[in-house]
Amino acid sequence: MTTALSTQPAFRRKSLHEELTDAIREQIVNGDLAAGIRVPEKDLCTFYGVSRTPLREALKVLATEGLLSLEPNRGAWVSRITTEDLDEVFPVMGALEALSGELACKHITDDEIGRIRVLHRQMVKHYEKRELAKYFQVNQQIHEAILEAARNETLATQYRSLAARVRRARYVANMTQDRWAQATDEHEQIMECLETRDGERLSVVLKMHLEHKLETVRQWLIDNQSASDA
Amino acid sequence: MTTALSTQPAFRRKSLHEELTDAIREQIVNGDLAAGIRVPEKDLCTFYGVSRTPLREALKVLATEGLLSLEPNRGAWVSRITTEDLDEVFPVMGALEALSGELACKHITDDEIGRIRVLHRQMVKHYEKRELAKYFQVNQQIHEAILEAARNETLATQYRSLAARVRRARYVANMTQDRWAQATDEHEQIMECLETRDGERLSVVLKMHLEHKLETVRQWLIDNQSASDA
DNA sequence: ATTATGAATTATGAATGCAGTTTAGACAAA
DNA sequence: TTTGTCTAAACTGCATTCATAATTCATAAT
Repeated sequence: MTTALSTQPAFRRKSLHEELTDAIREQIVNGDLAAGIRVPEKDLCTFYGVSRTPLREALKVLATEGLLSLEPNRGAWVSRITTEDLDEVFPVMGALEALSGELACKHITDDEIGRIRVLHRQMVKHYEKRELAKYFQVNQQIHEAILEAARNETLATQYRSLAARVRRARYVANMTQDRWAQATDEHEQIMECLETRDGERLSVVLKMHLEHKLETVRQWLIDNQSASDA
Repeated sequence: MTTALSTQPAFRRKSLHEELTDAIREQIVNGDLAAGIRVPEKDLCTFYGVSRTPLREALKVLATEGLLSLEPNRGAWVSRITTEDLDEVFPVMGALEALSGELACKHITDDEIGRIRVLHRQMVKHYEKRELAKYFQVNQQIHEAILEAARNETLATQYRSLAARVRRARYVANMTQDRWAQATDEHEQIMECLETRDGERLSVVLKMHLEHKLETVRQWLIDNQSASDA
């Protein structure tokens, strides 16, 4: 059997449990569902207007992604992020991001570099105007573009999964001026590496970039936790 | 409230879907459920003597782990491994294993090194007697021990998930004598790195070790696929 | 007041049932 | 032989129902 068409269906309708998974994931990552709170099935069912069966399937998936924790007969919680978690997750993200830089330099097209350069300029403008939210958004797009240029879906999936787990800590909210300047400078270096396709250096820069980010997030978490304890 | 007993339950009964997830994962990784075949819910239900509800929850989890692929209204398939998959997965595993080596050297105790040394000697004996299955088993124990010494559950989870996906290609089954000798030699180097706690070198050695493994697996897959096509 | 006990309530775990979709097979037409 | 159409069977998606475990709250005891 030979055919010109791929065996993989181009479009497939999403089923309910899949949509639920995406929706709840979004709620968790956005902080609509705060870390640590209980998530009774019934509440989510009435909120989304669905029965428990597809919802439970979604919960199981989110638990394997690490966003929820499930205890038998006791229900679901939104996973808490501790500094210990961060210290675990960031090194792994660092390794993955370093690899993404290395691979990106191998595969990236001039066109893609151009588009990232455009994003980079936007980001710098947002930095100069001190538009934090917009800065953060473009920042994420840049990292996403590099990840795409790496041409490795497995890598991208793993990275995104970890990123979702820590994104809930809205570290940008309290970036100091110094840290912000440093981050922007690091992004300048990232840009240089891409343009010269220096994968080795890029992986080092990205890893360092992430290490610095860890420090910011850590600080945010410490401040935030002691605040919520009080 | 003070009590002599821990608040954390020492044993928590696994729920059915959890047991199912583990059991089916095992079946897939072992090859009992061959790559590419359809997995009708009903068949698994009668096999395990359970209803569809917990089974479906298990399938959703295994799909997010990448062992199954689900298509709406069309059921579940055991994911096929292609050479393209391998070329994606192995670099990611390489990055993670390199990190595990680096971290292991930071945290490993003398005691742990001793135990790995014992495993290593066993492995070499199996090599000398050409006991492939036993060699493979101890080999895995060594890599698992290094992963544990890294003291990073996130890293371990991610790595194991990827390892499960490729383990189905029973690459050892056709390791050439040359390749086998090389692998054993590389393990000698791994041992040295651990004993001198040379994390930098260990990460390089592990990465290379894995790259060589990729070649073996690739070859096995090519041979095996063309055989199954005929 | 504090702690312990037990029934009532509530939540989760799992099985069943029904609706909608896909697949397989029979048969007809090109 | 190949292609298209139709019908029956099989399968999946989801809601509902039943069973069981956990939690709450009222009550009693210290």
